[in-house]
Formats: sequence, structure tokens, C-alpha cells
Amino acid sequence: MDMARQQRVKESGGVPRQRLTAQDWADAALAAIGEGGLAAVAVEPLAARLGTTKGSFYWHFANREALVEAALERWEQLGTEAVITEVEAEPDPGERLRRLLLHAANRSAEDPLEVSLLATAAQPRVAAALARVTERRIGYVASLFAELGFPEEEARRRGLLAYTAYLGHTQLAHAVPRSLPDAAAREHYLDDVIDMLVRPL
Amino acid sequence: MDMARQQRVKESGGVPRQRLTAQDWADAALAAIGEGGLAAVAVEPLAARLGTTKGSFYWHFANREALVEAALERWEQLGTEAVITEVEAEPDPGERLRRLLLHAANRSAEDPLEVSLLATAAQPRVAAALARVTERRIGYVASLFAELGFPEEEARRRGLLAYTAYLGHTQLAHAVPRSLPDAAAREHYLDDVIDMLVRPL
DNA sequence: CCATGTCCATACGCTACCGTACGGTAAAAC
DNA sequence: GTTTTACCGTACGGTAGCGTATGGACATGG
Repeated sequence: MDMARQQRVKESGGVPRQRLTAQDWADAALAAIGEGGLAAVAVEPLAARLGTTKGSFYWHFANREALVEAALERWEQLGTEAVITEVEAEPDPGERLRRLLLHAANRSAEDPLEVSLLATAAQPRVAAALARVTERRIGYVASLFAELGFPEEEARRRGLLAYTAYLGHTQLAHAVPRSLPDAAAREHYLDDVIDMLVRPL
Repeated sequence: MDMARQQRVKESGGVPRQRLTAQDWADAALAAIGEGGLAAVAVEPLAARLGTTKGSFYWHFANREALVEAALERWEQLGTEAVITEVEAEPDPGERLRRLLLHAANRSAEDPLEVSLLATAAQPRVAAALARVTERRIGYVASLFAELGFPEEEARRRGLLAYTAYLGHTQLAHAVPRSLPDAAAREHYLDDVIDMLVRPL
């Protein structure tokens, strides 16, 4: 899955004697956040999981804080811009909205990362990253509503409502999944919600 | 603020030489969860904050786990039933919905407890408490929509949407408060949202 | 081939917290 | 007023994780 990594791995008798990069650590940190929250970003456990030791970590990073920072930066790029770029391929704004929400709902059901990050908004670095990502996302959704003909302020309101509903949906998907519509009814539910969101005043 | 506690406190020279109850510890634990998440429920720091020592704690509880359990139980009672009971005083269902959402939006802006709890849904005990509370709340909101004339399923859908929007709103209020409408526009925003929620098909 | 830079392993000290053991104190019961 | 009970203080051992120090291993360029 990772070409550069594959290249780095020299197999010496089946045991991959790997050399890690800072990004390998950042990705592992992101995975750890998803599984156990920010507190799970612990150097020694991560090292164990990567099959290495602290010696490697403190070569690539000054301390734990620096690792968190790197992980957050990586998340900002992967979790927002990539999705928006993909959705932008669709020409019709209404369909863009639909596909965006569908994608968000499905993805959030699996990936616990965002939930964990929101939980740690007290941490200043996390708060900063969240602020940037949130503003970007709400802004984008609001722009879709504007394209659909709503005036500026109303578009922002509806974008905000849509985004809060998405966030809440994400929470429920992880905390109480059975409170959500089952797989069969999910798409119907989504269409229902979109209907309400795009209905004129 | 707490009569029983006041009675327990014997002032001996201005220094209140207090005897604590299990509930005192549970309340302190709840406060700690709000401030620093479930991980902040640590016996020794809590003891310091309560002006006592671990000796007290391990008299009232078997271990940390038992304290968390007690705190969750207390939260279930305070954060849901009390609110519903209060709102039920209002006769008109539409107005009940409005007052409920207004209350929820205001309260959630201050109290970080729910956010922290949602963050720890991985913990089985937390998940169980969350499941009960969530089901109760969504059920209640759905019943309001039913009273407003929506058929069963549609009422549930709208109740769910309303609740997810509430959850997301709570998240934003803590993580990125400036993404929300300012105090002046907030009530207008809420009315706007309610309009969309109660509009017939 | 050896010298240098890159990367990792290991051992160490430090802190925070859990849970236990046990002695002490003060109010309540008799 | 003594005994009992409820509650707390303190000291201890144990574990997990942070960060440092230092000595290799291994490749690469001279």
C-alpha cells in the first residue's frame, strides 16, 4: 500500500528489518487517536506496535508533543481537502450536496478519528486544527447552498445546520449506532433530510 | 448549596473539617470528566481537590472503576429526566419543542460534560449509559413530533435529525464556538431550524 | 576499506497514579 | 466514660510512560 515504504524494507530472512520515517510515526499516531483518543498517543506502545523502540521515535521527533502536531497536520490534509476535491467533480450543486453528505455519513460510521479529536478540543493544538477544518467545511457546504439559490446568510445557516447534523450523526454512529436508521432506511433518511434542507423558505 | 453537606461540616477554627460521602466523590468525578475527560478521573488529584486523601476514597469505593460507575448513574438522572420533567410543564407541544431545544442549546454551550462522555464511548460502561440516555431523549423528541401530527416513522426521523443537530451544536460550541451564530442571531437561527423541522411534508 | 552520517536498541532515572496496609481520630452507642 | 463504628492520613510497593544517554548496526561516499 505504501510504495516508498516497500522500497525501504529490506527483507533479511522474512523478518522485515524496516527503517521508519516521521510520517510512519504520524500515521501510527493517527490510528492510535482513532482507537483510544489522544491519550493513546504514547511513545512506547506505538513503538511496540511498529516493531521498533523509543530510540527510533526520539530520532525523528523532539518529544510526544511534536508527534501530535505532525498527526494533526496530516489529518487536516487527508480528511477535508481530499474529500472536497473529489466531490467537486460533480457538476450539479444539488447532487454535490447529496454526494457529500452520503460520503460523510458513510465514512464517519467507520472512522472514529473525528470523534476522538472533538473530544480533545481542550488541547490548544487540537483546537486550532479543528477550527481550521470546521471553518473550511462549513464554508464549503454553505457555498453549495448559495449555489442552490439561497441568500448569503440563509446559506450559512443551512450549511451550519447540515454540518451540526453531520457531527451529531457521527457521534451517534459510534456511541449508539442502533439509534440510527438501519442500512436499508439510511438512504431514505438522508434524502428526507436533504429535502428539508433545500426546501425554499 | 448542599444542606446535608453543610450539616456535616463542623467548623473548627474556620477550617471546615469535612466528612465526605460517596456522592461528594461522584460529583467531583463528574466535574473532572467535564474538565479533562474520563482520564481526569484520577483518585489522587480528586482527593487533593476535595482537600482529603486516598484514604477517604478507598473507604467509599472499591476502586476507580466503581467511582466512574457512580458518576455515570448520577449523570443519567441529572441530565435527562430533570430537563424533560421541567419542559413537560408547558402545555403546547410546539412550544415544548422550542423550549427544549433552547434549553439544550444554552446549557450545552457551558457544560462540557456530554462532549467528554461521547468521547469515551469506547468504554463499555459509558456506552451503556449513553445508549440509555440517547434512546430516552430521541424517543421524547420524536413523541413531540408525533404530537404535532407527524406519523410514527416521520416523527422518529425528525426527532433523530433534531437530536443529531443538537449533538453537533454541542460539539461546535466547545470546539469551535466562533463557527456558531453570535448571541444576537442565535434565537433567530433556532427559530429558523424549528421552522424547517416542523414544516409538513 | 575506513570514515561518516543515519537510524535504532538498551539501560537509566523520573513522575504520576493505582491499590493495599495499617494506624489514628472523632463521633455515636451503650 | 469506655467501646465501637465510621472515616481519614500516611507510608509502601507496583506499573506505565516520558525523556536522556550512549553504544552499536548499516549503508554510503571518499
